Amino acid sequence: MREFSRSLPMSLLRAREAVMRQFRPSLRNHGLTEQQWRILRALTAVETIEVTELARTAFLLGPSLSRILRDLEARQLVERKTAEADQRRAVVSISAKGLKLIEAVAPTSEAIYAEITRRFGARRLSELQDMLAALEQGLADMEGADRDDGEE
Amino acid sequence: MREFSRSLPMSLLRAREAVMRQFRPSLRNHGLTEQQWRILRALTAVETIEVTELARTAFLLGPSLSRILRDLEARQLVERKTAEADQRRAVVSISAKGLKLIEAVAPTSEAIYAEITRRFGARRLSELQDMLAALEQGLADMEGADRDDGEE
DNA sequence: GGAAGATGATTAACATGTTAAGTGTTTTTG
DNA sequence: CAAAAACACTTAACATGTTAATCATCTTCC
Repeated sequence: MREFSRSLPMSLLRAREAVMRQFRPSLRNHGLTEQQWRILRALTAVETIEVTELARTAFLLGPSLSRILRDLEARQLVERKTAEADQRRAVVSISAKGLKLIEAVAPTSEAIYAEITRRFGARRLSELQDMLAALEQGLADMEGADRDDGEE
Repeated sequence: MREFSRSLPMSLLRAREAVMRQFRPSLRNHGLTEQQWRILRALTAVETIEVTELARTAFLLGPSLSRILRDLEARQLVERKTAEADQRRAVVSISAKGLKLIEAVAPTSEAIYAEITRRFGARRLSELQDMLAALEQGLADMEGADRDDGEE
């Protein structure tokens, strides 16, 4: 079998961890987790957004997002209200306090990202991202066959 | 600020999720999580291994590994005993039952990996892994500066 | 228009990620 | 050699990942 530590999932996991390790201390200094930061960042790009769409954008599962939104709302970093047309849906937006927090974290975050880009090379980084997108795209329709025993 | 969904961390996260989504159903059919599988796989490459070294190999934090080893030991998939020379250390090995489980999962796992390789291209996959390793390597010594306010 | 089904969101339950604290053991060092 | 420091591992506490179940609302369809 393939040398385990050289498998694609492990390579991706280690690379991502190497990157995130750079950002976590700064986020932590501002009382934010990586996922909370993703949500706030996603909210800055829109006026309002529905929860389901936010989950897709921030790449979080529904249950995780539910919990985090509850906390962010309690900390008054985001605002939430139910849609008028459809009482099932909730629309979320970032608050003034949330925006201020973003502005406080952004400079450090940008500096770290710039340093990563400098070390790896902007062109190479772009190539890497293209390959990652192609990989994701290539597997998009591969779900179907749950190829295994013990299946109903 | 950079379009959030195109950031490197998000690209890595999405790519990894696209890959792991292929494997999870099969592992699940055998009652294994991704992390448990990593540990068993790492154990097949050695006779015995100390816990700290296993954490490094399987890329898990100590506390996670502690919990998982407790469960795997209870399920008799691994064996553990304290080292004679140093009572602090524990050495872990995979059991016969664990090996049998590996053998049951491996064919499906290999088939999935082969399909991913086929779709993306073996050469391209190799290039991607090289880039990921270079990225990881390039950031290895970048920790130092916790560049941010609110720091002691 | 009302029951059945679909949909958006939350809750539940369990596993892992993450940091800090705790517990023995071993090594260092004065 | 005994106290202090270092070390290997575990436990604790809280946040998120993951799947299943639940709840309320909305849509379909007879």
